[in-house]
Amino acid sequence: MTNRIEAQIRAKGLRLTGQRKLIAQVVASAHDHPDVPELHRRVAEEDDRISLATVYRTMKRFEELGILERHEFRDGRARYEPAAKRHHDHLIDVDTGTVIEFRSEEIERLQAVVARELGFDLVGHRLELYGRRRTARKES
Amino acid sequence: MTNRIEAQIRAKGLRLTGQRKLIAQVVASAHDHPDVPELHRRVAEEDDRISLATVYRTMKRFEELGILERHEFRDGRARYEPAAKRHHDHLIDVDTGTVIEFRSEEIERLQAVVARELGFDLVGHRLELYGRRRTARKES
DNA sequence: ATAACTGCAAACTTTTTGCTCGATG
DNA sequence: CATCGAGCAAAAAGTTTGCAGTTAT
Repeated sequence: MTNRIEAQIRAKGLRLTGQRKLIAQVVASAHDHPDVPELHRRVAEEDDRISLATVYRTMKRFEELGILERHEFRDGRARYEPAAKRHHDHLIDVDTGTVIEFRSEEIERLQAVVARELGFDLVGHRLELYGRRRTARKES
Repeated sequence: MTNRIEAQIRAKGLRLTGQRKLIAQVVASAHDHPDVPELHRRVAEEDDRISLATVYRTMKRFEELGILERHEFRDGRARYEPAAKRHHDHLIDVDTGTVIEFRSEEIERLQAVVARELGFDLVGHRLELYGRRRTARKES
């Protein structure tokens, strides 16, 4: 079953190797935001001859070609997600590390305004919210 | 001459060593946002017996006690600035690396709203804008 | 066939840490 | 003088790279 990433690999003129197919599958089906060593673990479950270096090289290559987007939250590790969906930012649950995607047109717009006021054209941004799940009652 | 950071070192019950005095001075007078190896270089100009490990340990200690704030832009290195001033975010000039501080009440407010809508209490955030200086005419 | 790709191990960068000695309060 | 801090070198953790062999096109 050829997923969207495989199609893009071909389209960008990359060779569709077994490793890349497998890595693409793992990335496409990852609904959390795993770092590279974790992706390697998942890939290795299927084929343990795939090296960590290959996963790193593949992620970098995929990002260069716009197939994946790279993020780096507070822990400093690189995380990737398919670039297909539309732009969004992230809210990280500080207790669990769970990453929630969100989108705020209002904030997007204001960012451009702020940049412009400072004499810049906005070419990118990084917005991460860190939050704690709201519960009815207070606990420890 | 005792700067604000030295006062805080005492106030927090840390020992005011020669190394810390010097590091505090360098940090206080740095108006860019240097990373740790760079701070070490500046400190070493004054006293080259101060080790890199000490600068790292001091930065971490200072951050834990709220004397400094740590940032990490796209390059992945830790950067520090005195925590004294009021909260602000950063715009990074992608061509020069220059860091500009700004503040947007509007964005601050919206972040809390977004978090709340997702069922979270906002406990922190990271907002960085990446921009290119606007010039009158277009170049290369 | 040949350029692209992979695996392996070694190298790199930034940051942390164990240990011993020295300095501060 | 008891403890906290500093220096040094080694270790971590994540990531990159040189090289030689393999594979997709």
